[in-house]
Amino acid sequence: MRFATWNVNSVKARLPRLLDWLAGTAPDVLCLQETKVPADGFPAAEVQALGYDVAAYGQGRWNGVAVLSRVGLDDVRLGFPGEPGYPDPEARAISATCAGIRFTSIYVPNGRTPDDPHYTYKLAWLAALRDALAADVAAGPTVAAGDFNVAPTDDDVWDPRLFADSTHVTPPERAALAAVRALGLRDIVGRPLKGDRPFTYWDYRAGMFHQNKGMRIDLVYATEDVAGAVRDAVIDREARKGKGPSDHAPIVVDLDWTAPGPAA
DNA sequence: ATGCCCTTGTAACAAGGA
Repeated sequence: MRFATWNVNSVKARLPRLLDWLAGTAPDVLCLQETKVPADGFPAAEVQALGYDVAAYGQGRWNGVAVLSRVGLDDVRLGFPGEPGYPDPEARAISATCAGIRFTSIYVPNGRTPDDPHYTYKLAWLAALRDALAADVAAGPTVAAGDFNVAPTDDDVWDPRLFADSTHVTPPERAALAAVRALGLRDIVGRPLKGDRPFTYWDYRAGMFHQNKGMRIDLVYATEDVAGAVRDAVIDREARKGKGPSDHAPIVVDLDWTAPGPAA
């Protein structure tokens, strides 16, 4: 089975590229972030025409997450228990069970600057996410995938000196991420198809992509049963090329996985 | 060449992204 995660930076602006990519890559499950549409604005018919069921959670111009699946889409949950708002709830997490794996598509708050209230919100959100994922991890095969807006190490930033005193690299953010992993989740790092660093995001400005000045902030965290079934994981930089791309590339994971059958 | 901000909402910018 093949699953993927992709911050598309507007599913409406990206729709032609998303449909081409779905047809070519054919993931069984896709976690989307930054769809930037309310649920009733999600282009469900176009995606269903390619064989996918859709669960979308959105709120308008910002945020928005979704899970697409062609191997079942059960027990959909919007957000998670104890999720903080800013101050109101935001569409940053959606969960569904597909082929016996509990997937959560995640869009962590940006944080803006370390002295901004949004940064405090980011840390609280990550702490609450950890608590919510603990139940999933205890229950069975789990994947938490998406845009975590944290670079786990200095090697995950093209020039860590330029990020001193910025969000995405601060020790509290990295500690919050480590606490999520400490639930028993493994970091499934995609292979870079060019260069030696597994970046998943490149700023639109100043030719950052063609200079490979990027960051690894999109992550796939998986329980041991799933991680042990990984045959390959790739960062699809082809999707970052050309006209009208997202500023993030998808991570595509191939598993040797047989979904549990119906109960006898 | 992969090629030098983008998206949405609302009215020429404002806000957010990372």
